[in-house]
Amino acid sequence: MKKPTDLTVDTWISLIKAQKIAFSTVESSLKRHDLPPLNWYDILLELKRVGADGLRPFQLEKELLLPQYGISRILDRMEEKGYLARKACENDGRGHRLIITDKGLEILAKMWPVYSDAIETAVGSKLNPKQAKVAVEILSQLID
Amino acid sequence: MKKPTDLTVDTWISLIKAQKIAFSTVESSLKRHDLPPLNWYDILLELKRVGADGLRPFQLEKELLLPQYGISRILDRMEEKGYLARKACENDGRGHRLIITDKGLEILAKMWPVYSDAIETAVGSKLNPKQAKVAVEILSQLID
DNA sequence: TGAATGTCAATGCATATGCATGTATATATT
DNA sequence: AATATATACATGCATATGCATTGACATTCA
Repeated sequence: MKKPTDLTVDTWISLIKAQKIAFSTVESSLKRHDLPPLNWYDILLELKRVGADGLRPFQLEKELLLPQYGISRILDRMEEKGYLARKACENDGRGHRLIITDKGLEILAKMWPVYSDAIETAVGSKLNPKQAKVAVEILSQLID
Repeated sequence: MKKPTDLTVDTWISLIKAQKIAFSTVESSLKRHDLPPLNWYDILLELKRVGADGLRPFQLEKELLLPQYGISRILDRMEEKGYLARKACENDGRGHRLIITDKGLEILAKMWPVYSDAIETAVGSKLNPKQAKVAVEILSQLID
């Protein structure tokens, strides 16, 4: 197998490090404000987007790149907090539809200002628009 | 506080996603080969670099961006596996020096081929050198 | 010197995660 | 239809992590 160049290794290292720093900036800001973690935000946002129809857990799994059992347990906690409801699925007895509640919409709205400030701090303030554009292009290439 | 632009948010999202995918590619490859996780590699590599003098846990903490208690417990496991030794520190009774063992050097050597292949798969094969260079530049800016 | 404060590292307890498996339902095969 | 296989989701158990605190030593400063 082809060995990575030093440049490739440097890219890998800076990717990991940059993400770690940015992520912990954002996550810890949420925590400081007594708000739920990022995953919860992502889930709630997806659920808000699709509205009353809701989504099935396995759809979230694909969207959010989380393991099945991870989703299952996050949903437990979110349901317990009243941020979403699991309703039986009519056409598939195995599944549920996940519906965001009013309380879920509320917390989503509360999270965004904190979340967005942190994104600006961790990313926006450190790159000019041209760099950001290039970053999106390059990082997207790592995604597919 | 300044709100992030859509471009900034896109950058944030692709950063998180790209890292998640690359990281899990690498980490799961190590796991498949019954090798220790990435953190262990980083620690062992640092220890190898400094040689017989060893390093103190708090130095690793800064280097690797891990919490103090995280380090402490990783070191427990690594010591248990015989990959490193904690020796009392002569000039500071609170601390230890961490010394890599032969077994540690061995596992490090075993890990690299798997690790490097995975880096090549996750990063090297997806970017041309010019892009990699730009990526390092931009990501580095997120680090300081 | 010795009392107060700071630093290094470990740990008890609560919570989260990974892995393997279980339960229920759906789909495919004969 | 009966059986085998696949999919959706949950969960028991072991392990890992986060947080707060402790214990041991170092440093500062009155």
